[in-house]
Amino acid sequence: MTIQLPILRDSALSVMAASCEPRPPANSVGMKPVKTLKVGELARLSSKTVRALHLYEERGLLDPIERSKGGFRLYAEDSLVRVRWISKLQEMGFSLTDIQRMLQQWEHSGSAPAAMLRVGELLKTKLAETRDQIARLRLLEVELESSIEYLETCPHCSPQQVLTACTACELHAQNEMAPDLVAGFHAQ
Amino acid sequence: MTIQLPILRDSALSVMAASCEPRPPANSVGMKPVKTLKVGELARLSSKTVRALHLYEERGLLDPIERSKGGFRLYAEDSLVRVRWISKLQEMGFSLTDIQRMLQQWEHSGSAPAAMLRVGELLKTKLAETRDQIARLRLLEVELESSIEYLETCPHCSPQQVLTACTACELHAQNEMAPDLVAGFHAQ
DNA sequence: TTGCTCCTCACGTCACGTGAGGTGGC
DNA sequence: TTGCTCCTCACGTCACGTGAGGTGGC
Repeated sequence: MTIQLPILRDSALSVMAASCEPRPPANSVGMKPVKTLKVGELARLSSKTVRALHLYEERGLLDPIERSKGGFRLYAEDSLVRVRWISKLQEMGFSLTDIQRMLQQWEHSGSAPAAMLRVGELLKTKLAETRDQIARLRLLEVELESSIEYLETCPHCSPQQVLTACTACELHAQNEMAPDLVAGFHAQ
Repeated sequence: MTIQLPILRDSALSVMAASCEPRPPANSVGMKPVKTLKVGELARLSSKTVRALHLYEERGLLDPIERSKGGFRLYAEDSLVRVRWISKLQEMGFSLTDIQRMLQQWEHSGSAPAAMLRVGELLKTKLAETRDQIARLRLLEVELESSIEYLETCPHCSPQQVLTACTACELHAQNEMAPDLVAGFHAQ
C-alpha cells in the first residue's frame, strides 16, 4: 500500500507559516522524527486491548509504520482513525473477515468512483440492517417496560407465597397473562 | 422443579365443554398422551438450531419432559415459551451463564415477592442498557446516512481517478472532511 | 537497578457450526 | 425397505482473554 502525498502540501505549509499561530512540528517531511504511538497508547486511545490490536495486524487490518530497535510496534497517529473505523464497522455487525474483504476490494479496485460505489452499496445495506436492529431493540424496550410494570404488583403479595403458586396469582387480573419475560421462569 | 397445576383447571374445562366449540384433546389429565414436540419441531418453531437446544439442555436451561423408547427428546409445548424467553434475554445481552444464574436464584428463593423483586431489578438494569444500545445505534444510523450522502458525489468523479488521490479530491469542498466511515479506508 | 511497557507463543472461552458414524419410526 | 429425524461424540470457529517467560527504555 503506497500513499501518494497530495500536491497541495507545500502551499498548505506556507499558509501556515504566514499565520501568527505557533508553527506546528513538521511531521510530514522527515526532518524531525514523526510522532508515533506505542501499542499501549493506541489501545488506550481507541478503547481496545493490546491483544485486539495484535489480532487486527494478523488479519491485515492494521499495520505499524515501523518497529523500534527493540521490536516495539510504532503506529502513525492516523492508525487511531483506522481502529475507530474498525470499531464502528464491528458495531454495525461486520466481522473482521467482512472488513478484511472490504479493504481488499478497495485496494484492488483501480477506479476511485467504482470503489466508492461499492462502499456506498455496503453502507446502504448496513443502514437497513441497523434500522431493523433499532426496531427490534425498541420492541424489547417496550416489553421490558411492561414486564417491569407487571412486576410492580408483586411486592404486595404475601411473602409466604410460594413461587409455584405464581401461575395462578390472584393479585393480577385473571385475564392478564404474565409477560413472556416473566412467564419464561415457570415455563416447563 | 415441581409444577403445581392451577386449581381453576377443572372449571375451565367444563366451561369449554359447555360451549359449542369442538372439544380440544384433554392434555392435562394424562388420559390421552400429552402433546409433545420433537427437538426438530421445537427448533423450527423457535428459530433455533437443534445444536443450540442441546446446548441449553447441557447448561440446565431446558429439559424435555421425557424421552421416547428410542431416546428421542420429547418436549412440552411450554418449552417454546422457555426457548423464546432465552432468545429475548440473549438479545438483551445476557449470556447463557447469566441466564443460568437467574434461573438458579429464582429456584432457590423461597419467597415469591422476593424472587419477583430480584427479577424486576435485573430487568430495570437491562432496560437502561437497552436504551443505551439504541442510542448508540441511532448515532451509527446518522453517521451511515451522512457517509452515504457524502459518497453520492463520487460517481461524478473521473473514472481514471486513482484511489490514493481521494485524500485530496476536488469534488468535495476543501473544508469538508471525509466521514470516518470513508476516511478509515485510507487511514495509515 | 527498578518499574512499567512491550514482545511472542499458546491455550482458554463463549455460543454455537459442522461433520462422523450410527439408529428410530412412520 | 426407503427417507427423514434423531442420537452422541468431538473437533472447528470467531474475537478476543489470559497467562508464561522473556526483554526494551527511560
